[in-house]
Formats: sequence, C-alpha cells, structure tokens
Amino acid sequence: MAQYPEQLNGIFQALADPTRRAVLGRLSRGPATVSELAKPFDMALPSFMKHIHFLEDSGWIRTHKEGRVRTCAIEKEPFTAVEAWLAEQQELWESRTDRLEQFATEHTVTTPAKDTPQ
Amino acid sequence: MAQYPEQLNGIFQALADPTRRAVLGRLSRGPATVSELAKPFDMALPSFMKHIHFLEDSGWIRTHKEGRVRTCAIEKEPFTAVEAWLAEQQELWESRTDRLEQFATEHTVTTPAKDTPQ
DNA sequence: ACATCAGTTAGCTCTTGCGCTAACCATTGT
DNA sequence: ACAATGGTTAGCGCAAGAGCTAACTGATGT
Repeated sequence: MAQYPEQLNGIFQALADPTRRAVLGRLSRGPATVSELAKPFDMALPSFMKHIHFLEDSGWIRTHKEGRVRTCAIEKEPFTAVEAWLAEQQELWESRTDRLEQFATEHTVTTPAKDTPQ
Repeated sequence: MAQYPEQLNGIFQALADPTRRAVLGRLSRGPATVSELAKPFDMALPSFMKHIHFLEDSGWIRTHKEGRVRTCAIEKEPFTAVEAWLAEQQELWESRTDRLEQFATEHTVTTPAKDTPQ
C-alpha cells in the first residue's frame, strides 16, 4: 500500500512545475503527441522535451514512438500514490483531533457552560 | 476555488523532499519545537532549519517563537489545495471516459451486436 | 531525390536546492 | 555571573533544474 518514498520525490517534484502540471491537465483529456503538447508553450522544443522526460521518468506519463511521432498518455498510478499519501496524513490528523476531542470532553465535565467565551 | 498556480509550485516542491514529508508527518500528530523535530534526522541544525523555512514559506506550517524556542504547527490549506488539484484532474479524466463511453454507445446503435469483435 | 516535419543530441548558461562549518545571539537554568 | 540550551546568520560547495542555441537523425510528403 505505502510505496517506496523515493518515488514520491519524483512524483511531487514533477508537480512543482506549472508547465508539467499543464501537460498533465491536457493529457487527462486524452493522449497527445509531443508537438501538440508543446504548441501552447512559448518554449524551445528541447526545453519542453525535458519536461516530457521528467514526467516519464517520474511515472506520470507513458510514451511511445511510432514513425517520427511520439505519443504521450497519462498514467494513473502516481495519482493514487499522491492520494495515498494524503490519506495517510489525514489519518494522523484525525487520530490527533480524536485525542483533542477526548481531552476536550474530559474537561467539559468540569466546565460550567460549553458556549461561554473568554 | 482554484488558487494561484504559483502557490502550487511551492506546495508540491515542499513535498518533493523526504525530510519535509517526514516533518509534516510528525506535525500531523500535533505541534512540536524545532529541536524535537530535528532530533530524528542526521543533519546539521542550519540545514534542517532550511526545511522548516521552506515549509513555512510554502504555507505548510506556521511557527512562532516564545523565548528561545520555536514551535511549529501544521496548516491545512495546502492540503486542501492539493486535493483540489487532484479533483480537478479527476474531473477531466472522468469527462474523458464519459466521451469514450458516449462514443462507444453511439457506435453500438449502428453495429449489429454489441459484443461482436472486429 | 529533396524538402519538410518531428524529435533528438550536445553543450552552454544561470539559478536554486540541499548539505556543511564556524561563529554568533539570546534566553534559561545554576 | 556563567554555562548551557535553542536557534540564527553568514558563507561555502556541489548537484540538479530549467531555459537557450546549433546542429543532427530519421520518417513523411511531393
């Protein structure tokens, strides 16, 4: 369930760049070729390709070349990895507020009113 | 609902480092001082402090100093920001599979049987 | 055959990230 | 008053990130 933490490094790092997030946004709608993906960005192709490679290396996309054209498609695993990490934190947080609530109710017994300020 | 994308840069970048993720994990259980947080890590204090600052600058934590001791507490906003981004992608993905299903059913009308291959 | 189109390779900048040490406050405890 | 504790500041080094240009390969269209 929990995966190798080093993979999370790349997964999150990939999301830290707006160009890459935009590419993922585009690919969520369906596969596309590199030049289709690159068109909206005011950036030299080699620079853009680095982002593509980063996304591929970090597992966010899968690509394959047919003839001279490379097609990219999004991958769902990193998605679920992020959700898993989020859920993990949520859990810790929950168990903490549980403890706080427990603490609070324990004290409610001794306090006169529950809506009194100050 | 959608927030300034530049903020997401820092938010995700912060998660790209295992030390910082661990700190957040610890803080999910409740507030802690810098030296408490630093203890588990084999790292010079100034190096560790950079992570603390990064987390603070990116909005993941809030800190305040009392006397000579600085206490850190986790912040929930970045959390929901990440969830929002995730949900946004999910939506695109969904509407895509909707379109695919629609495409499939449109063709089911004109095809003789719905389970026929080729 | 040739030109064009899609991507690739190589190599260069500049900035940022992430670690370190050494020296320095400033509060707290004796 | 002094020592110890908890952070902070300054500055250094190395690796990686993010962009560029120039030149090249290899498939496709005419």
